[in-house]
Amino acid sequence: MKNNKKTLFVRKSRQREVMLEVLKGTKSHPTADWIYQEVRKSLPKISLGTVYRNLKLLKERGEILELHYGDGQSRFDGNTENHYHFNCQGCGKVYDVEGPLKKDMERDIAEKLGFVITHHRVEFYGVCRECREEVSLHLKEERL
Amino acid sequence: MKNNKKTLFVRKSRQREVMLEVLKGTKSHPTADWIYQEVRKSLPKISLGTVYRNLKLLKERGEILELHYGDGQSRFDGNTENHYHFNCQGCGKVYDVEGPLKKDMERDIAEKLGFVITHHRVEFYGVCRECREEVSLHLKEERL
DNA sequence: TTAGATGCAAAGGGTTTGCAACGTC
DNA sequence: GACGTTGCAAACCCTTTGCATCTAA
Repeated sequence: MKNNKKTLFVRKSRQREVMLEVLKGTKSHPTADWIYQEVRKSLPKISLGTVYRNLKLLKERGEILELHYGDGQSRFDGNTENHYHFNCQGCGKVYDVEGPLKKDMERDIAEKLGFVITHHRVEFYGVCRECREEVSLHLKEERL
Repeated sequence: MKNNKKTLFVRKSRQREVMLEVLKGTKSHPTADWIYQEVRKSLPKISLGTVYRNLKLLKERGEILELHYGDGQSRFDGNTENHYHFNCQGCGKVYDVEGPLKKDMERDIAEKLGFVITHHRVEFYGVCRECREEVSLHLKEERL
């Protein structure tokens, strides 16, 4: 439980507003820098620092999600509806996976271990349809 | 598919050997630095760079897993048996969750989206038993 | 007027990498 | 002897932060 917040309330700002628009308007699970570049189209003077600060704030308020795939940078998701993800190991794209959450898994485990479970995430890994051809292509090349 | 490997084979090294022992011998999902400190007890001259290089190698060979929790550093798991994780938001500990994998989820989604799914991961979030008392304590303090 | 938000740039901090020396096969 | 591995330290790069200034309320 680490959180030494200092502000007592939140003011609205054009920067944060545009960032949310951008995030809600894409399904691409973008990085901070992608968001930065995108917002810059309407607010050319915004700084990366501001982007990061607002991403943190929006995340803390539950308006967006942060995803970690170990590629060095975080990805953000404007879709906070319950859903899972599919991570293509070919192109790196992250797809949303609709479908009912398995809340029963939470209950089972909470019961068995005596933990309180607030939520869970599921990540699928594999190769998306678009990448399948390309993969066989690459495999051929590697054989040379 | 990005991977410009250059070595044609792998030699064994005492460093990598000890690292694997350490990883297989703990259930704590340690960070690179923790592993470094641990290995240093028997190999005082090992360097962090070597630790990272071997972690990468072991991961690529499927002997360990890398986990990302957005706390700035990766965690590693010597247990490659299929299992899920529970992440305590109180103390930050990561617990293994035994139990049968939901392979049927993979099938459903592979079918629906036409993707090839190799595996999936599930992360549960909440508060572990040990932390529950402490949490109520903190909440009390915050009320002051 | 008050205190939160921003821009800018510097600082942080985990991870990667170049290179000469070393070790394994 | 060939080539993978290591130690060391510098380089990287994403993210955070200090501070003067701006701005919402």
